[in-house]
Amino acid sequence: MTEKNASPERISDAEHAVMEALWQRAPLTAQEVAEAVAPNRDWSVQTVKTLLSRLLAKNIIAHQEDGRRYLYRPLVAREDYVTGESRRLVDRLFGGRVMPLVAHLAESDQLSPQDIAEIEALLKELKS
Amino acid sequence: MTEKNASPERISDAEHAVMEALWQRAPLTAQEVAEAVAPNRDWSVQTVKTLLSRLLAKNIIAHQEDGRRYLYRPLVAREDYVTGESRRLVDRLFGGRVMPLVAHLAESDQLSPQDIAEIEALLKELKS
DNA sequence: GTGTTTCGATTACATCTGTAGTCGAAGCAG
DNA sequence: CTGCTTCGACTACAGATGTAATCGAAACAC
Repeated sequence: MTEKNASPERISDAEHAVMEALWQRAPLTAQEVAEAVAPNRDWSVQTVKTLLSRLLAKNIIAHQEDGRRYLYRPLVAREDYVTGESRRLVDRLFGGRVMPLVAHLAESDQLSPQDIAEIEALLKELKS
Repeated sequence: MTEKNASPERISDAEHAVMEALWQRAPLTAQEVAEAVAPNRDWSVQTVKTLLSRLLAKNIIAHQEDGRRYLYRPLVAREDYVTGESRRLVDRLFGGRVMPLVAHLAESDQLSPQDIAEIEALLKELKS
């Protein structure tokens, strides 16, 4: 039974920043990841390497040798991560129902008229 | 300048369970909170007390004496907490735009036809 | 070929989090 | 009064997280 790998391991906030870099473009060396996240987080290369190690240990990324260094790439699709996190939020705060989330966004003034128009268009399309 | 208190302190997962109890009904004693969360979390009363202390320290709840014990109550409205968490998610995963969130929910099959109908109705109302 | 740079691996260390246990004071049972 | 219970305060302790520093091996500079 080949490694059950649902990888339910959580991705921490710092690790997430690294993942975004890899989702954007992969494979990357540690150095390249560091450069990619630099605009957002002021991390030393060491820090980025630590985060990469932890992601490796959690089986969320993989690496392959490239001469003396490694090239890292995601094992988890951003899509799946986003779905999981969204569901977590909806479950924790809205009893698992999406409707209250949207209602909340609307009421808390986080929906511009443009958002509203776009969402309506989207929903219309979904029904077809 | 009286205590700037935006309380940007994060609420951890375990602490959140306690908050839900207090948002549901307050003020409560530690004992009562423990009973309220019991169905969801199998915690000793001590654990609940620790969480209450931490929330107090973070200025997220307050307590008032009631004889020999304390009565605890939220200082942060659930509404505000929910808004903050929602915004965090939208910022982290959808570039701050709500539209992609909704699109994602739709595509990842988390929207039932009923949800869609309800959301449309809601949006319609928002425009009026 | 020797010093310097660079890599990954290992170690470090403070804080936060989850989950209690212990302790001294106060109150209750009798 | 005297022991049992209950409270809040303080302490504990392992694992996760943020943020690196150090170390030995390999590669590069000359």
